[in-house]
Amino acid sequence: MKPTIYDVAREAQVSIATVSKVINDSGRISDKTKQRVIAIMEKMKYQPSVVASALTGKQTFTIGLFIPDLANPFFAEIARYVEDRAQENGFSVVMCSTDHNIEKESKYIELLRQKRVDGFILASGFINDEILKELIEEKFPVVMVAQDFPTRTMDSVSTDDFFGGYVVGKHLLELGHKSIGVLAENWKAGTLELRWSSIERLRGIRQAMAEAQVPFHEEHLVICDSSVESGRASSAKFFEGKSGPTAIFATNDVLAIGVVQAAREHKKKLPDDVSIVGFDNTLLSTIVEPRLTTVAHPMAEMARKAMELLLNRMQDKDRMSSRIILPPELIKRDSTRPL
Amino acid sequence: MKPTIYDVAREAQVSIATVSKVINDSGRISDKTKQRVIAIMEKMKYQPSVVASALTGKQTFTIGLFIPDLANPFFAEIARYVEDRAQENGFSVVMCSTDHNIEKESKYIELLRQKRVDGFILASGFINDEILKELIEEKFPVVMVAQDFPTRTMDSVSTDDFFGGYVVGKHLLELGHKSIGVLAENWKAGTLELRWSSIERLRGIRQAMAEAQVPFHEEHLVICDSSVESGRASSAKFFEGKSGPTAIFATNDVLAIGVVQAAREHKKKLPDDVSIVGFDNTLLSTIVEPRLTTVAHPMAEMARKAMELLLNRMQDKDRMSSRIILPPELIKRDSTRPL
DNA sequence: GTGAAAGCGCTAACAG
DNA sequence: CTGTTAGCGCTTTCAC
Repeated sequence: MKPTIYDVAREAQVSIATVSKVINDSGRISDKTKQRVIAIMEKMKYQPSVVASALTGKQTFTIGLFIPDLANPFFAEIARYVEDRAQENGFSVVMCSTDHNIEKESKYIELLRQKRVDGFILASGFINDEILKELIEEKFPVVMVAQDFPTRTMDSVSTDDFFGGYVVGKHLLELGHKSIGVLAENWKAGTLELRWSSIERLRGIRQAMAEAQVPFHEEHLVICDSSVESGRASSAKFFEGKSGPTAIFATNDVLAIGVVQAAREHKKKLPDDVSIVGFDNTLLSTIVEPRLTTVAHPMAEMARKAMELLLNRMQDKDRMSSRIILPPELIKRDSTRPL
Repeated sequence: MKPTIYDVAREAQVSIATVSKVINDSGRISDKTKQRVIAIMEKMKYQPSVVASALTGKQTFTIGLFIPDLANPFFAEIARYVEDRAQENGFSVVMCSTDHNIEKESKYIELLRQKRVDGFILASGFINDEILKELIEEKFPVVMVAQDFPTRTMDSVSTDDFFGGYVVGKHLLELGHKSIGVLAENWKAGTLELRWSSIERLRGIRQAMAEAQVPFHEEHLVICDSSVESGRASSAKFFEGKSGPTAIFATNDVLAIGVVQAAREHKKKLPDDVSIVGFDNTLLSTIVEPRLTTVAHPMAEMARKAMELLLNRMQDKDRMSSRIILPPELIKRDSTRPL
């Protein structure tokens, strides 16, 4: 059996209180007994039980990370960074893939609360506003990441999507493009309603175009589901007529890859005939041919800030919430070219 | 505050023992009080504390999943499947990215054992044989997945790499290729020592060639690090002379993508001039142009079996260990063509 | 059927 | 400085 605090107390000829004190480096104990106890603990390979200490009101040093799907490289990357930051602070992260499924979300939340995790990081679309509200009202530590959710006041850190779209516009304009198409992602498969990030990205590129006095043609906006296949099918429209756009901004890399495939099917030469830019700077963007010009999220910084916010929130549930918005960066690669 | 077992006991006018019994559906209680207690629990939104019950010797219903890196699509996919199976059985999974780093492994193991997780699933290369040995000796529930480790007897489920390589060979041979190159992955960056899976895959293709009486030229075996870049650089060798192979088997998709890039740099037409096949059937293989012929692991089944083994092991630490080897499947796409 | 009571391993006053 | 003691929320005999 694993040794308990009693075992080391007996070995060290002290009380369990003393041992507890050296474990937590609290209270006052002579350096001598402290050293002795430490030595004994090492000798016995004693590991304090997080379970027991959690029961006495301490933390479990575990957080839940909610994302839609680990198999999506964008979210996997977020998960990776969050895990690193958590680990650094002594926290474990339990993965919760929600598949954008409202019931899975609730179940996970419930389960993890039974396990007394210390907080949640939500990188999922988090559809269940009801539960979110409950969490916030109970002052349960929660931070939203990579997903702005303007309807609730809570801690969050996200990318400046508007600025990202704006920068893409600037880039394309500088390259001389005057006819620009946008392939944007809907909120939910099958609908025509854009998701928040796409709305912002679109607004950004529009702004850039407006500033340059280049008109945006509404028929050059196409909305589709978030998959390569949907992107491919939906963007065919851009290549059919002869008056198609000379540049296309897809609001994420997955869609952009669909555009690349469609362009190729329509015998377009890339990037000569048409420039394409994506968003997210996922692994995929370096794999497609041509390598995608795209917008990179400040992933590392986002994860760091998110963990920071969560830690702060955990120690002071009443602090004011902050909404942090970080600027993304345009990564120029081979899929864009001067007109 | 969250209600405790005392709160519901008081409400229901019974003892906490009784409540405990209805929670665990153990002991004997009249149906009447049982229903009453259940009703009260629901009314109060009572959730038993996993922490407290874990302290009394019950499980924590949490497992640790070790993988080298979540940002690698192959491992992300494994993680996804494992998470699903775990969730199904009421378990949470905490992610442990080890980066093939022996110290990170140890730290995570230690941390999770302090947290009294119920078991580990190891999909990481798991370098630290020392700790592995300790775990096994202590009869701590552990199963290895997607990674055969023939030096220890333990529960494991993996892909039949030999058969995978064999099938690739058959396919290429059927297509008429007689000159086949292999790009294989080393165990650790910079070395020339193959990792176990690559050894097996190589052995498989060799076997197929031997059976067909097609010689394998040793200079057609190239060993490199596991990255697109290394694959690209190392495979240049295949395209330089004029007597290069007409087909190349890369022992994983990442390498295969490197090969595709190198081929393109050398003005080879794909798949006309050279056929390429990968391994793993990651997301990437459908993104490259041409879409990669590759070998798919029975991911879903692997994860299911792994969870099954772990569950079994948890309830009987002394059962005989089983090593399960599942057959992979060749996925024919556009990167291979008859000679 | 039901409940009293003794822990599980640890923390946090509170005495000494 | 160090030890005693009362919990934390739940499980599990063992009486009644």
